[in-house]
Formats: sequence, C-alpha cells, structure tokens
Amino acid sequence: MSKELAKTYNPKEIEEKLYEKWCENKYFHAEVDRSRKPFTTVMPPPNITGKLHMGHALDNTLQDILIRYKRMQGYNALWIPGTDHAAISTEVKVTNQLKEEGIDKKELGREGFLERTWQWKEEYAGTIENQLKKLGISCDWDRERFTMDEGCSKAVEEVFIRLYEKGYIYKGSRIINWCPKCKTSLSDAEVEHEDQDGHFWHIKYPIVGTDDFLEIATTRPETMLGDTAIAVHPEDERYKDIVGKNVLLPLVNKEIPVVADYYVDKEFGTGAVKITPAHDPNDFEVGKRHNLEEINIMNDDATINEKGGKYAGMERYEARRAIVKDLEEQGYLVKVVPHSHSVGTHDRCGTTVEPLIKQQWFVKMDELAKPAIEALKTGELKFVPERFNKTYLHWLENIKDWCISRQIWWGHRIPAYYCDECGEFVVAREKPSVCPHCGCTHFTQDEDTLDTWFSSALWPFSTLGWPEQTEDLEYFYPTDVLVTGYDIIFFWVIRMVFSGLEHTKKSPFHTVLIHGLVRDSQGRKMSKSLGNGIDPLEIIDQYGTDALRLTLVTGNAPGNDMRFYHERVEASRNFANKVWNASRFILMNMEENVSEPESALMTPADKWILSKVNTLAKDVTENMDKYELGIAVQKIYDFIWDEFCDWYVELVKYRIYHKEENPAEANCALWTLKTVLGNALKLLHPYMPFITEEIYSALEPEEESLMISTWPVYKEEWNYPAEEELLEHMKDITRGIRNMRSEMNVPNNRRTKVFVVSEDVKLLYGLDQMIESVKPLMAANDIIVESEKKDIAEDAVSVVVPGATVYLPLEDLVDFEQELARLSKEEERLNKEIARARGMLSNEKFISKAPEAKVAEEKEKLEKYTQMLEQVQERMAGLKK
RNA sequence: GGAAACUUAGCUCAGCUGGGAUGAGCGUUCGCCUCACACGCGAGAGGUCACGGGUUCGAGCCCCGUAGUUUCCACCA
Repeated sequence: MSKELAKTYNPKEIEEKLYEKWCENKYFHAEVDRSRKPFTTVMPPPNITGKLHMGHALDNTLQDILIRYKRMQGYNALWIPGTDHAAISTEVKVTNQLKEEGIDKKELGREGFLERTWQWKEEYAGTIENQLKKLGISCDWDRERFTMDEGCSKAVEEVFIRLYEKGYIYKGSRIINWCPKCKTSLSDAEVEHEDQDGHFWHIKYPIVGTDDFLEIATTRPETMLGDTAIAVHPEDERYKDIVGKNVLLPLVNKEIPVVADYYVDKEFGTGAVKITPAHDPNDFEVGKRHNLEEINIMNDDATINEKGGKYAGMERYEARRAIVKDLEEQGYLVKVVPHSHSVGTHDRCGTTVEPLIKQQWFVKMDELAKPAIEALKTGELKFVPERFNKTYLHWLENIKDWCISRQIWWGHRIPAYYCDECGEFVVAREKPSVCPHCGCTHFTQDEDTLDTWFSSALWPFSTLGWPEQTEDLEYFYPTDVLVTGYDIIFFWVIRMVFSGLEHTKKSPFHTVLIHGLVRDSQGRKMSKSLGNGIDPLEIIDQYGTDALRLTLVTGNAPGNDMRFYHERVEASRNFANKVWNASRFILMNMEENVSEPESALMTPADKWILSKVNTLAKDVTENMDKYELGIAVQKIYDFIWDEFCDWYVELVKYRIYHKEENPAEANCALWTLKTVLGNALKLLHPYMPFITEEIYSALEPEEESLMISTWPVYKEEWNYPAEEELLEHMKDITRGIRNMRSEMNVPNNRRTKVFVVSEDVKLLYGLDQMIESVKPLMAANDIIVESEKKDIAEDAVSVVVPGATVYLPLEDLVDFEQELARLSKEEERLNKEIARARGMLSNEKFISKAPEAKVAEEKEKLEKYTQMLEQVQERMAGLKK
C-alpha cells in the first residue's frame, strides 16, 4: 500500500496477491508442536456435487474467523479442509451427465462408471478449492482430504470390521426405505416427509361365511395385492366377533385372517386396517407379531411384479388407478374421501420412497447411542446455542438401527466376501483365500457400498491418521469446535459423536457451533428450483470478499437464519471503504520515525482513545470466546466508525496540520493513531482478513504479517477512566452546539465564539488542553472556558449539558421567543428525568433491595439533572428580564 | 401428535447474568462536495418491545396462558 491511494477501496487489487502470500509463507499450515496448545477444527467437507453456495460461504467464514482468532492468540491452529464424495448425490449427477451424452451407466459397467466419477471428483474438488480460496479461508491445504481417499477408506474399512466383530453391524432382512428412481435403500434420515393431498379409499372385504363385509380405509389401494391380514383393535366391540375369521381379499380372491392388535387406533378410519407386511413399516411389525406372510408385490423400479397377477408390470400409480377402477366395477369400493397425509420422499431426488423388505446391512444403534447421550449430559460436548441439545437428545433417545448399505457404485464398497460355492460371507480386510464354511476358494465381494455419512462420521479422526495412532492424532485430537448448520445435526454431528466415542473413546470436539440458513431477501430458502440462489463469487466480484464476510456475520445470533440482500452487502462494503479511507488519511500523514511519547505529552483525547481500544479488545475477546461473533464485530464496527473516525481522527487534525510548528505534539498524535489503528485492525482481521492485512503491512512495514501477529490483550496502563469521562463531556458539549446551530440554521461557514461555563475544574482544564483540536468540531473561532458566567451578552443562545452550560453569541440570529421555547422544552424533559429518579429513590424497597451501585447511580443522576435544571431555569430567568 | 424458534423503529435484525430502548444497518426528513472518505459529514423524525396474567423494589429479558408465523421430529392406515 503506497501513500497515493485510490479514494475508494478496490478489493480486487489485493485479495489474490495476499492469499498467495499467506499460502507461500505456509501461515495456514500446522505441525505438531508440543510447546504450544493446539486449536483444531475440521471443515464440514462440501459435497463434490457442485459449486459452493451461500451456506458454505457462511459456514467457512465462521470457521475462518475462529481459526484466525485462535492463531493470533498463539494457538497452534489447525483447520483441515476436504471434500465429501456424496455417494448418491454424485452418482445421480454423473448418471445424468452420462444420460445427456446418450450413455447408460450400465453400459459403462462398474469400473468405467467409477473412472468417470473420479474424473468428476477431480474437476469439482478443484472448483470448490478455488472458491474457498476466494473466500480467504485459512485452512491447511497441505492436509486437504477426501472422504474416499486412501486414508479415509482405510478408516472406513477398519470401522466396519470392528463394528461387525463387535456385533454392532449385522446383515438382515428388514423393511427399509427404497428409492425406486435411484434403486437403492436409504436411511431414515434421508427420507423427507411432506404432506400431500391424497384420498382415503374405503373398500369392503367380504367376511367369509357370511354376507357381511368389513370396511377398511386405505391411502394406497395398490398395496392390497400384498395384504395378508386385516387388523382391528382387541377391545373394539364392533369387531369382537370377527377376530379369527377370514375375509376375502377382493380382486386377489384370497382368504386372509382378521387379527387383533393394539397398533390399531379404534377412532381412526373405520377401525379396521389392511395389513401389508412387505410394504409398510407398521404392518411389518404387526406381521411379525402374528406370523403373517410377507408378500412383496413390487420390483425395484416400483412396478408391480409377478405376484400382482393381472396388474403385473404396471407402474405403481397406474396400478393404483386400475385397482380402484376394478374395485369400483366389482362393487367393492364404498367411497373416496379426500385426505391429506404425509408421504416420504428421497431427499436427493424427490421421488416417493417405497417401503420394501430387503436384505441390507445395519448398524445396531442402542449401545452406540448411550455414550453420545452421556457426553452431552456430562458436558464433554456442548451445543451453541444450547437449544440444540434437545434436538440432539431427542434424536438419540429415539434412534433406530441405521441402514448403511446402498445399491450404488460410488462409495466405499462393503468389505464382505461371499463364497461362490456356499454363499456364506466373510467380513475381512482382504478377500479371503479359503471359505471357512465349505473350503471353496472363490469369492465375490458384496456389490453394495456404504451410506455416505458412514465415512463422514469418521472425519474428525480419519483425517488425522486414525486407525494409526499418529502423532497428529495424539496432539490435535480431539478437535475443538465444529461449525455447521442445524440441518445436518442428525446426519452428521450425531454420527461423528457416537463414532468418535466408540473408536477413540473421546467426543471428537467439545463444542458444536450451530448456524442457520442463509435465505433470500424474502426469507425463502435459496434453491435451484426457485432460482433465487445468490452466488458468493458474484458477490465477491461485486463488493469484495471482506464485505461478503462481514455481511454474513453481522446482526446474526448463532443458530438463527438470516436474510441476504444486496443492501446489506453494500453497507459492509461501505464500512470497508471507511476503514480504507481512515487508514489512507493516517498513512498520508505518517512519519517514518514515530515514537511512543511521554505520557505527559499525551492529550486527554489520546488517552481516551487508547482507553477505548483497550476496553474494546477485552470486550471483543469475551464475546468471541462465547461465540458471539455478531456482537463482537458490531463493537469493532462501532468503535472504528464512531469513536475512532468520527471523533478521534477529527480531534487529531489540528496537531497533524501543525506538524511543522510542533513536531512533538504531532508525533504524539501520530503514534496514537498508529497504535490504535493497529489494534483495531488486529481485532477486525478475523472478520475482514484482506483489507486489514493490506493496511497493516503499510502501517507496520517492519512486521511480517498481520495474520500471524498477536491478538491485543487488555493492559492496565491504558486504562484512563478520567479521560473517558472528560471526552464524554466534550462530546456532549459539541453535540449541544451542533444541535443548536442546526436548529437555528446557522450557516456552516459561520464560526462563533463558544463560552463553556462549568464548575467542574477538571473539565475546564481538560478542555483547555485540547482547545485548538476541539475548535473545528464546535465550529468555533474561539473557545472561552470559565468557571462562572461573566461577560456573555444575553443575546446568546445556550444549551445546558451535563456538567456545563454552553453559550453561543449569535446576536443577529437570536429569537428570544424561540430560545425560551427551546429552554422550556428542555426544562420539561429534565423534570421528567428528575421525577423518574426521585420515584425510584423514594421507594424504600428499591433502596433496601437493589444493589448499592444501582442506588448510587440513580442518586448521581438525580443530582446531575437537578443541577442541569437549575441552569436551565436560571437562563430562562435571565432571558425574561 | 410431539418439540423448538420467532413476534422489538417503515424494512431486515441485534439486545450478554432482569436495572432508564442513548440499539444497528437500510429507508426517511433537514443542512452540507468541510483539504481521508458523497460507499461521505452534521442534525433530526420514527418503538404501548404480539396480547393477557404472574414473580420481582424493578421485566423486552424469568414463569404460565393466548394469538400469529416458521422450522424440526413422528408409523396414524
């Protein structure tokens, strides 16, 4: 940064250059160093399915803020980046890409498809990496990982085998969620439920041996092809006599029994339920209890199979229509009632999920869940904000076994090998040579792959070398904070916690910082289908990375959603420009050899701003330690703009402009400017890394880099309470004068005498010390400070501020009536204030119960306002003469 | 059917362990191109903190209830 700077900040000129410098110097890289404390975080690996969206920008900005902060505090900060193979999502994307080229993935075969998908991975992982770099994030690129790289795959295999050997992984035939489009099983978490308008078809089933019918209601009539019973509530008087009898399944013309089961709700529908064990999770349970046959009537693509008789080959909804039509024609359909019900859909493709019975691999969850619940209760793990504890616990306490096998190619293949001869399987690290069951030597590996979350669950330790007991693992693990959105607590956070506890005996992190969603300006979720997504790169291009980052953290509390719109980024951009220009002003005037001045040379203003930045450092640190990043950055913003720019820089101009006459005073001002700006830049750096680094390098050219400099800490010697008080008085006086002038339409260029009358000796003395500096702020050509009102003409306007009365002789402009009106308004206000304070102080309970400090505070206020009121009244009396 | 969050200035949102809403940005009114910045400077206007109770000397904040909005979970055929 040279001294001839552009009037507006141009992020494009510096961002790339600085990022390269940081990378070249390995500032992001961390190695084991036992002399320092580590601070570790792992990046939630973005899916390689596409480019990053605003949610990623938020997630990574938050992490970068924390990691930069900790790094400056002296921690050995490690942030591991990486990407996720995103099994089904990626397979769908690549399959579609192939389809566009007219290629069926089956033609390619497994190997060919995988080769193609690895190509895809290379391309997208590269794109994602570049995007992250644009965001300025300081993760350790030397440690970049991928959920399907060698190390992660090794960890996956090891975990699978260990859990299998422990009996926690099993293969079983259970009812699972099936996506007929992706042709794979899904876990419960991957199924989204949405309410759809459907119908209730009331159908009558003839009771065998009578002329009676049993009426049932169903939302999915096509499943009747697989009905193997009707269930009623055991205590339902209506059906008491029918239990044990058979009914005739219409269309199929098969007799099925009526069973009694507590699952049935007497009040709902007709109180009689058709039971299709193979196509409904509840019916499956009922079926187990009553030993019912399970008839699977569907193929993997949700067409009706050969068990469906004449409906075989039909697509599921086509079959539904045909069956309803037939029922109606044959007189079995009683009525159709509109009915809204919840339908499960695949979260990746939106297809309605079909519950089917399939052989799948499962993780037994009950034992694994217990330590994860315990970790939260003991405090080993905590959520910020705390309300997510409930979400976490509720899920774990109601957890069901996790279906982990997927019938797709892209993913970690299950390490189970089937004997070609006897069909028995062996779970092993390598393909076995001899079958322990039959002695045969030919094996085929299980075709299935694992749920994508199976590998991401290991991310915090697989990326550090587990299952090897590496030095990295020992030193950096457990990690410290995990930053992620509330939308993947179930998918990911919970699974990482129980996996970490199971395999490393430790919670993988002590804190989970949860953030919300970035929504559009109308509060809608950003989505491809709505086309309302905002590309972070476009924003960066338009306003700069720092502006984007600032926008993403201001005015937001942890866990809350935010709305994103251009006006907010503009405000951030404006702030960047403000910082830029204040710095430009300082650098333009900066001398080579500024030195720390004697305390005696410092003006009250210098001490005040030092004191302010000192307190700021303390407050910001406290807020950041509590993850209150929005509050922290707001304080920095306010300090820089309001205190530093609007007051201090203005107060310093006189000394700077009179450098030649008084170099010592100028030095003092410059040193303070440099020191305070330097500290402010440090505090701001985690939020706005580029602009702060750029300015700092010009301000402190001898220092290597701001990002590796030390975080400001509170120092007692910069605590100047008296000067803080004095400057508050000075501001009150200045505002009083400006207010008066504005109200009276005094032209800007008209300078006046200013009389400050006060009994406060310290105030008078302090003002006197800064008189030349203060003049421009008060639009004064002369400031007279005195302890009592002497030769001030009555045709002056006056304003009473705490501790002083200020007069402006504005003979020609004074309107006595107006002046009296103004004063009486002020009198009224003060009377109200006094009444309020008196009211509190006359309440005995307040005096006896409120903390002493609070009582003293109110007494002080009462005194202050009473004094001001006297001044106002005195002035009014003078005017009335 | 459970659970959570939200309801504060025209808009979007902050408000830490309860102690005068001197809250922020945007918008708006008035005056300023004052030699760092018009992406700016100065001065204003604008709020019964959803509603009703309760606890407390004191409630935007704690407790209970009501209404509206949003989200998550759940097997109601």
